Amino acid sequence: MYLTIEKRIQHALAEHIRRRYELDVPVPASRPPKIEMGEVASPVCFELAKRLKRAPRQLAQEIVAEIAPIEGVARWEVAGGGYLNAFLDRGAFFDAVARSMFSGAGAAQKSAAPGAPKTIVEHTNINPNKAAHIGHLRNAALGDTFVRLLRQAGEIVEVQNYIDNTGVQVADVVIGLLHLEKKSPDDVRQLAAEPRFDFYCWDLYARVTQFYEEDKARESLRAETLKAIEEGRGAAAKIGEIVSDAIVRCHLRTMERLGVRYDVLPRESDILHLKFWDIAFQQLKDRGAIQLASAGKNAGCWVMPLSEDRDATAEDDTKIIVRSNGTVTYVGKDIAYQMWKFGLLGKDFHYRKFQQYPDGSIVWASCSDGGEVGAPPFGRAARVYNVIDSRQSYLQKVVMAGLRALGYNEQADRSVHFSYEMVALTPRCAVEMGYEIPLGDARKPYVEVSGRKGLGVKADDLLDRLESNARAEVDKRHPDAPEPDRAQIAHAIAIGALRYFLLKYTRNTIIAFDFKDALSFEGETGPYCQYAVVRARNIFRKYAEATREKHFPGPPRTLGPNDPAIGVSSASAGPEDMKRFLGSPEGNDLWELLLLAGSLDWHADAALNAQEPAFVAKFAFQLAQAFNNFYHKHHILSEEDPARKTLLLNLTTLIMAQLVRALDLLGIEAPERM
RNA sequence: GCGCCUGUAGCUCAGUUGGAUAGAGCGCUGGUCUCCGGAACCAGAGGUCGGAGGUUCAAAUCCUCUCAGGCGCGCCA
Repeated sequence: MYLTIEKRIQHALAEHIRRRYELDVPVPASRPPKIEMGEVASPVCFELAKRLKRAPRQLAQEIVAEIAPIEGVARWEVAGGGYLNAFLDRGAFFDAVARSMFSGAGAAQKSAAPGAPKTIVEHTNINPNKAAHIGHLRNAALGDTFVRLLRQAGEIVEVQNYIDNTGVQVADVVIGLLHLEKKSPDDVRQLAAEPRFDFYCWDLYARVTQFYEEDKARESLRAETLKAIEEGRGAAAKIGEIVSDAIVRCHLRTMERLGVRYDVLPRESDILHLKFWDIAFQQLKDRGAIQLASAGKNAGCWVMPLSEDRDATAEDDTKIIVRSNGTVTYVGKDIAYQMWKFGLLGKDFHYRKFQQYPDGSIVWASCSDGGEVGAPPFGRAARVYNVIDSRQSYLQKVVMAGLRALGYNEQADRSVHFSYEMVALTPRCAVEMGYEIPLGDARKPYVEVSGRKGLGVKADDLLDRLESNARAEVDKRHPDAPEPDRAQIAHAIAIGALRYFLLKYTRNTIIAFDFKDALSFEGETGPYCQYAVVRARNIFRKYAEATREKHFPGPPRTLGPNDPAIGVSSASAGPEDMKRFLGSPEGNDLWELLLLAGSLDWHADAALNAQEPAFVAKFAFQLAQAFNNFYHKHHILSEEDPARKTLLLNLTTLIMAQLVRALDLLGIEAPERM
């Protein structure tokens, strides 16, 4: 709601200035430092003063005197050297927020018109050769939250999880199974059916790394195996398929634990078999985007020049796309994949149902032939976000440069590398995990996770620990609650703690992981935010018990007869009461709380623009904190003045609803009790 | 060597397009509770925003230089 009003004010000011002074200036808006100074401010007069060569304060006074009334704005003030400060109509704001609660949550308004532009978000992308670790969790949490933000804003979103099932990482585990464990494809099939097959592979993968280190000659095995897998030949290919398929199912299960889902799993093997690359290669050659290097160190390779000036045949500024032995590099495949996402390949995968979620929705996987009917039209996006850690920004740049070289500038402009920093371990945590830290690294602030070495905190292990810790607390507080309820609550708390922890840092902050912080349920954490909601619910539960009414009474007068009576009522808090309780200065505290609750749209918008889910996390915490303070200061149920009591209850309802909505954007559920 | 990122309180981090007195959590010290459940609330101490110049009415934010740390730069992915 705050966003709506802020925009309205900016628009009105811009309009007024254009008409009155015949000037087109951008109108910035901000929050005054104190609530006594109003709710929306604009320093526009400073800019105006420069252009008109007049005193800013004088201009501000002139504007305040002349501007037409704006809906929702009660009055103006001039402050400081020439700030325009708007004071909102507090009662009207309350009603507006309340009304927005019932208007379909402001979501999915843009109906899925045929041909409406679609946004693809690609995230998770874990190599299917081992268990997921905390770094992967950050990727998924960021991607999933961003998807929620987009959908809330009415975008049509397709979630892709790319499966690199023919890469070296899978090959390594295949080598482990074949040469270290001496397993046949049938043995592997049995193994893969075990519940924690991904954990088994985690250890095996680390052993294979050692296996190479003991004798470098063994690395030739890797090249052979990789080739066999790519071409789909022999036991290696068979095992590779069993492994990657089983591990992907493990990953989906892990991600489902934290509420992360996908629409489609494009698999690298299908990109190869369907010869996506051939088409991309042809286009790249036709348009001169890549050249065959005839001499120099890259002789025999197809390379893409990256510098602007073409004459610079500087080898340093080119990227090899096709090796001299004719095989495609990773970037090459990625260009083809990115082209497919935009529907630029003129070719599509076949699709089969890979798995069904409990609610009936389906994850599809690509396949090379046949396929099943009923698959939605995947790909052909208008905009693409790739959630990939920042270490790969160079490669992402190459992919975008590839699109441009092909003449797809528009698509390149609409390709976003949604980058984020890695999750590392604090040295203490690494030691705790049983790893020896090289002397030189002891004083470093963090130690990088390495799947290759088996160094990392596995996602399911962390989730298990979170759940058992939460469970212990729940058992303490609700010894009499039925077992399934307690399990459900503990799960919600665990996920709340984990997702909040992963989302509260901005994207380019390296998270130095430590169990102490990640397992905390106090302070700036998910459970703190959830607890605020539970407190609000308790008030209504108690209230219902006392009044023996199921809900807080009555549909509110201002909301129309059809609104669900979940709480808001202005039945006994009319405009005069609003003024009395929310008015300045006595009502400033309550008003500030209401204002904050009504600012979710503003923060969600900022989060979307900056592609920064952390903004929503910060907002949720702020609101929870403000509510806890309010809860402590006002004892609602024992309030004597019935009108005031109604207002406090209404306020509580609004805050609760907004907080639940904010948490939902973060993928965090607010339990009934905890 | 080149490119990108980071440097804000003891620690971990916020600070959207430059805006009014730089914030939070943790930790520390001291308080609050005959309760709508302490996963809580309040108060206090604690900051030359790495450093130096510059642009501007206005700089933690923009520019230049500089110091420190990280990441990337492969016929790996």
